[in-house]
Amino acid sequence: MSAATETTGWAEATIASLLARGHRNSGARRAVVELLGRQRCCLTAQEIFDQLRAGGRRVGIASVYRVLEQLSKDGYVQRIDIGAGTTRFEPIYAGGEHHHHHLVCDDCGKVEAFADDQLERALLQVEGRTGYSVAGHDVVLRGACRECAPRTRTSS
Amino acid sequence: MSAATETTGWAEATIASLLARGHRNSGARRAVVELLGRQRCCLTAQEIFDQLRAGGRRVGIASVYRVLEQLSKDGYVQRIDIGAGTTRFEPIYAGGEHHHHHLVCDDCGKVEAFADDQLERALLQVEGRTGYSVAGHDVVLRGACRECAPRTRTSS
DNA sequence: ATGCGTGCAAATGTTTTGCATTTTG
DNA sequence: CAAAATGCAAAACATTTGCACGCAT
Repeated sequence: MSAATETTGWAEATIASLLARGHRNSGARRAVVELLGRQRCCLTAQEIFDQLRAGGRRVGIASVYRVLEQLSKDGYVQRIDIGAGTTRFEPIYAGGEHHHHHLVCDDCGKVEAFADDQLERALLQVEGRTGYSVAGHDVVLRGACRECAPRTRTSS
Repeated sequence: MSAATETTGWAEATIASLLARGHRNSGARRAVVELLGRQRCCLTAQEIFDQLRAGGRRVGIASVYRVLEQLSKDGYVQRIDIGAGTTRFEPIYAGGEHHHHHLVCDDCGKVEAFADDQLERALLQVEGRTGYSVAGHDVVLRGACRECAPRTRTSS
């Protein structure tokens, strides 16, 4: 409720919410949540799995998917479909803090985050006109990044 | 070249462009292009495959993917990642005609199109600020549609 | 006839499911 | 101790690739 939605705060708040909902506080889930809370941008399930393993934690990739599915369904993480065949995940901060969208380089595959208030306002307005009860939105800009742009080939 | 970018026109123009590029005018590709040209909104590769088969055409799903890959690479169709694990495809009309984005019902899975000029303007502005050479963008609004919204359950 | 484009089948990669076992409350 | 979570392996999907053959040019 406070304005103190720190990078670390998300993981703690999420674990607390899960406990409050009657879930147990055990290994894999906590590990995934804490890892996500430490990240700056979106990760794939495989990346999460690899990092946990690299950190010595013995988890199954199925658990990673199960935790992500649950967190996503309950609104703690957002699924991001950059379009490379794998879904990415990132924390959703309370109060819309750190809300952002993504910029993908078609050439080198790099993913960056960006935020823009005017874009958010435009989205909010459209959302009101749709007739849907809009729960969230996703914006992906695709193109060539600063390094790749100069030598982008147009065809083939 | 004319302003006559009709629903039918896209398929014809696309086939013509392909011929001009030295490609052959043969079975599967033509079938996929014509089917896409007849559709109102985005389709999955599987849906395209099924519809072609249902229409008596003997195509392989690999060809469908190959054609879609080529059309997408050459800028004739757009890949859409709604986020359900499968990519969708739809025609890109010349001159940005019929440019739109998508509205997805989390409950029943329905996908609708919407367009909004102000949103496009906001996107254009952000795109200029990114430092990327932005080639395209994707916006997906997720929520509950008119039929599903009234009985949406908040949790589990 | 030449070779691009195709269909089929097998390979690849991602995500999900079944089940026995461990862990938490 | 009972129920929830987990890890592993297998299954289910989505997409890509290898290859021999057929069809436009």
